[in-house]
Amino acid sequence: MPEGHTVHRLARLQRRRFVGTPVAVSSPQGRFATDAEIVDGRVLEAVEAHGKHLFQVYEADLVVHVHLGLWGRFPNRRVPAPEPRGQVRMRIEGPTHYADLRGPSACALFTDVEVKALRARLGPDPLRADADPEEAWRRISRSRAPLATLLMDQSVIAGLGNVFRAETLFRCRIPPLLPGRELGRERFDALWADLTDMLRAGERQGRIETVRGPSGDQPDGGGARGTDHGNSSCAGSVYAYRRTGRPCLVCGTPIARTTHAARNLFWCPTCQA
DNA sequence: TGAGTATGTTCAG
DNA sequence: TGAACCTACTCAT
Repeated sequence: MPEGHTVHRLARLQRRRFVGTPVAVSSPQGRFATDAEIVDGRVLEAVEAHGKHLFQVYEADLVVHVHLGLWGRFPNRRVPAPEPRGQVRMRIEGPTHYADLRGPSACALFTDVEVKALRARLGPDPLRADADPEEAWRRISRSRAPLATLLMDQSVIAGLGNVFRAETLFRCRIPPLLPGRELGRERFDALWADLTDMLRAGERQGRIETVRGPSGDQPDGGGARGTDHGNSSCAGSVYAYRRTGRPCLVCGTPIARTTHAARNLFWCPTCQA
């Protein structure tokens, strides 16, 4: 689940539900206990997302940094909060809602300097108003690395993961192994626009739907829908992601899969020739 | 009940 | 490049 759109959606929800009031922060599991004590009872001032990173700002030098990694979950629910069950790294509780953080790859208290250092390593995030696509273009247009590698590199574009990589390369008809320097400005602009659209839709809907219907942007519910590939909760209707061997929704060619830099890569050999 | 799998990142070699 | 981190879910037995 957690690509950039998930984290931005989370930030928006937490802004609405926790910002501006004192919150109770604890670590039922214990691994965040010392830091939780420091922010417990303080007023949460802001919640920000950059790529897949979430920042809960209490003061300039009191920022809780969360990265969900592959398995992390941070569901927001209405109070009253029940007794924590299982491994809850952090619980945050406000007047109307609480949220239990489970399985994150990172959850730690950061200073302002640490936040800045981390963000300096991240490329522009299409979901942020301050994103500058020129930064991504500079990196891509000078690189010999394939687009499949560049799009997963958080210092090139922040917030993309494997699903969005597969889908944007398909929708833009780009061969995954095309070197960045051979992409060209026009195709880069189309790619950036497509990514922005998909991420925004994903943030709005809370899931990834990328198949365009015949009359616009509505998913058509075609061959990609269903539970037979077991990932309906993460990608509703998609063109390529985890559709290995199934016919391309556009041309019928079986979707191909390979392992690229230790990650699954999916594409249509005809549409993305 | 146990094996297999996954949308991510970091570090050692 | 591979291992480690660490969680929830699906599927086969």
